[in-house]
Amino acid sequence: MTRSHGTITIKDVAARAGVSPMTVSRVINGGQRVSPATRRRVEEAISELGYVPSRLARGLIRRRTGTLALIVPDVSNPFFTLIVRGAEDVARRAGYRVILCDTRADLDLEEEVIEEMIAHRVEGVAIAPVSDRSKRHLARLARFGVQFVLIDRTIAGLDCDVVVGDSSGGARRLVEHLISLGHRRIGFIVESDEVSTARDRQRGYLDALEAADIDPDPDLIVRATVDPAGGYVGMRRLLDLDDPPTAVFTVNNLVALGAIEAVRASGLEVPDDIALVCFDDIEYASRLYPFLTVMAQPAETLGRLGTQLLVERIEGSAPDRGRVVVLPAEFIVRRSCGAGAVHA
Amino acid sequence: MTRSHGTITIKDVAARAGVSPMTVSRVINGGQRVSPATRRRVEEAISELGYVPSRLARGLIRRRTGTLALIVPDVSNPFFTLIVRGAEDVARRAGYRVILCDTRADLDLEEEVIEEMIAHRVEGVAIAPVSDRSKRHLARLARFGVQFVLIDRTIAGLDCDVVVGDSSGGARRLVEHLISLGHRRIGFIVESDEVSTARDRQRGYLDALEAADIDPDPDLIVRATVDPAGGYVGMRRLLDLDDPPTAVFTVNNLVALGAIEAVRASGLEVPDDIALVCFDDIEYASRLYPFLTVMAQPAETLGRLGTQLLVERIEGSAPDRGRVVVLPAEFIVRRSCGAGAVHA
DNA sequence: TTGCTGCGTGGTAGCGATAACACAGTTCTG
DNA sequence: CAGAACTGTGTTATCGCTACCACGCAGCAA
Repeated sequence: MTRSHGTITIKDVAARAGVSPMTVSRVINGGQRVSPATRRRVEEAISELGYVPSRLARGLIRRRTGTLALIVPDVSNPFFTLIVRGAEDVARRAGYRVILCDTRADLDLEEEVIEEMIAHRVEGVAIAPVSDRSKRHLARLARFGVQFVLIDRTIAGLDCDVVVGDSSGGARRLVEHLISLGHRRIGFIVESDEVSTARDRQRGYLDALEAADIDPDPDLIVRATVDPAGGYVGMRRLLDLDDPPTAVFTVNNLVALGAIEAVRASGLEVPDDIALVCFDDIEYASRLYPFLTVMAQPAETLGRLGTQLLVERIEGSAPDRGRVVVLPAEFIVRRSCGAGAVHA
Repeated sequence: MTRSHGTITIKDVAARAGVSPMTVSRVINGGQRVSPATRRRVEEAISELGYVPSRLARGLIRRRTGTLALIVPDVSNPFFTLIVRGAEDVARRAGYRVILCDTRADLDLEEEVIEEMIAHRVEGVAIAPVSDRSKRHLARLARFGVQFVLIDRTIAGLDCDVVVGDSSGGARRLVEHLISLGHRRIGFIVESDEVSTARDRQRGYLDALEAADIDPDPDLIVRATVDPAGGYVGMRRLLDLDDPPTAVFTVNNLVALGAIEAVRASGLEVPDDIALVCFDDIEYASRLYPFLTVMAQPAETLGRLGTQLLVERIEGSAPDRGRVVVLPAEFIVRRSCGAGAVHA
């Protein structure tokens, strides 16, 4: 009697159990006030027919989809992968499903994705925005009454929850460490300053130099794309300077990878010929090459906490004003900076 | 006049443009038969109100959501990350959105996720199943008339499209290579044989041994979880044998990472003391440690092709019987096997 | 003029679920 | 033992959108 192809609906179940759709609905929803006998009959009908309630219909009438969006610029970056982990777990426990979106650090794609999520009527969005210019997209969310939380990157002038790592403090410590090892010419490979983390890390870099009475040299600050290719090009540029740096700080892990390749391609080695430190650890790479000195951010915690705040906001248990959480990073000294840490 | 909080609906737009909702609908859907003047008025109303049509309502009436699910056992594994890349891109171009799900190689979670996707009324599912036991979940999909395609791992007895790498052939070549370098005691760290890739790679391993007249030694085949921890334990076990192997083949990249760590922890080194080869490259790690000899699968192509087949099936342009595509892997000889390849 | 075709538009119904209320029967209260 | 309170169930009306059909009016053939 199963209908050959069309989806099985609540009516089919109701007919089979000899009750009204309403009663089936009550059973599905952990119902109140359904007699045990009826309930059993309905449950049997459900399992016999293999009925699965439509989230579309449910979402439409309830005006709640129970879905969150998690939007990151690069799912293949181990840093964001960890954020995804944390966010999904918290969301699941809180009874929400997560739609994961990768913007590939492309502002247009990000806009498109956000429109999609509005169309999907997600209840909240946790996002690591592409850059400050994402502000416009986020305003769309606000206009639609969709709650959102910024993760990893903040944007000025938005009153919302924010969970980020301590970029300026972390950067400062990394650079101070290099200075303490005797370096005075320290390069910095960084991305567009339209990204808060890049700005903050640059500030940390400059602060450290200033504190050590080192005049910053504009030539030592190189802008590049935040991927290995960018790191390669950036390091290449630094190495080609008349007076190249003896140490380099890269804005993140992927950039560091490319930078190391560039060093090797020049017949040099890290840290013998040039010291290197960066933000963010690389889960898998650091196992094979446990030498990179990094400022490891608690990525999974960023994801967990961000989602937590988002859920609270959706459920109305958050204060009006946005909360800003800054998590400290963990300084992991390994060999790449020239400080001889024993490995393994 | 915008309603203060409630979502803006097609009616609001209609009222503002002075037309019926039906006409607005026609405009949204690249409408046929709408006068240019009316169309412009409607489009203005839409942009003034910032209207975004609800996918819920649309999906409900059209019985088509334009959404696919991509289900993988581990988004943080670079191999699957590449599959995701390829799949998303193809889906987007074909006009579908993708919901990405991570099952963490957990059969129960996979079941849950599949139920979710049925509830979401996705039109198709591309899945790298946890194991042969995923068959039951996939039967649910079939029953609900949801098309699906298997990626990376096949399951016997399912008539559906399948896109996989050449696991047995690839494994055989890797092991033959080790043999050609003089190794006769070759270990194999592998996962449960309920996963097709594990079975196929084991077959390739055994085939290569047999072809070289080497008696397989059961002690040299170790079962472990497919992550670095498993690789560590597995390698440990092999090293502790009375007659340990001189070379080891691991079922995938993450296992290799742990295996290398175990070797180092024993005060040995790859490849000087033990040769190592594995399936799948590691995008980022191989940049820092470009020494691992691997059988690299065309992961992104797996994702692309799988999604392509899925879309064809959804749109009815596929043959009745499932198609099976086996893509060759690329043998990348680097130093970890002891064959001295020049790097970079 | 009479029809016929086609265009632009609106009306009505219904996708699959639930909110809100209604209602008969039962149990409790005093 | 009447009326209140509760229990289990059904009815109706949407949620936001689109299929489907109807309708008025223009243009055109006969």
